[in-house]
Amino acid sequence: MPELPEVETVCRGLSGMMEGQRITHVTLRRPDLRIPFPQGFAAQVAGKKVMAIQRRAKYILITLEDGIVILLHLGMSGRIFLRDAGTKPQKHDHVIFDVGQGKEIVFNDPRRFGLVDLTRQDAWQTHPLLKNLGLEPLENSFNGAALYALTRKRKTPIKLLLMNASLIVGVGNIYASESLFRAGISPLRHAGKLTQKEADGLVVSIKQVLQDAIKAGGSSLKDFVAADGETGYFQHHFSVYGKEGQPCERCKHPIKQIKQSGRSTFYCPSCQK
DNA sequence: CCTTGAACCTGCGGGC
DNA sequence: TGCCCGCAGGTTCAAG
Repeated sequence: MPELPEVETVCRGLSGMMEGQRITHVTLRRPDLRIPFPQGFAAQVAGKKVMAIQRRAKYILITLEDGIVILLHLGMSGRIFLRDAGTKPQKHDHVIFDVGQGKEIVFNDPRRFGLVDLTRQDAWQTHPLLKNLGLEPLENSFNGAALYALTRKRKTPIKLLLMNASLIVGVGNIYASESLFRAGISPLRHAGKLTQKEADGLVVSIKQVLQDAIKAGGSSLKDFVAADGETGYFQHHFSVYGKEGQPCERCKHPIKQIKQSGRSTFYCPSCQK
């Protein structure tokens, strides 16, 4: 489920319900996800107050009162949601945070590509999984000049460059296709062949596509609190993703599906050049 | 350095 | 109905 907009939505939901609250108890229902849970995880977290919740790339960082930071990643299939404390655990409920007021926050992840780790407030940026991350697409440092510079001398298809997290974070398989459609650029174009003007337009498209999706998720934030844990992701409108064979909304030409580095790409061969 | 492909794991839908 | 295959929103690692 999670691309950047979903992670952002989850972060906002968590902020609203956890900041200032105390994590009274933690239950780990298996020893690991993508990596082992840290030694003494429950002991380092239980009883502490949540000071802040923020996002870096698709990682969620939960800062506790003593400077310990919980690092969460949802992988491909992870979900976080709130429910009544003591609810019978469901399949793939791996971590349960008791947050008082009769509520618990659940991390459920069928495929277990997600992860949970610990770091410190003054050291998270040098955490092995975070230290090589690229630009945040919604920040001002990600602009036309920056993208243009990143693309120089690179032969890789622009879609793959957008998804390279050591250059730009948070643009996953769905929004890479959607952004390129909005910008009118073929996913197959060699990155190094983009003009400055195209880079400018692509940056605008990426920001718009992500912001629109966040807005859609934000409007269903109430659902985050609901028991089903859905965030409105599937209700969001896509122009090309998953639309193979359907008429392009701009020119009616059929949307095409191809594979790039093993991942599906969708685009309109007529209006994306 | 850059690029590609496999790997991690479960669930679902399609075809036979 | 059941089995096998391919596919799925992410990321890391090894190999070329």
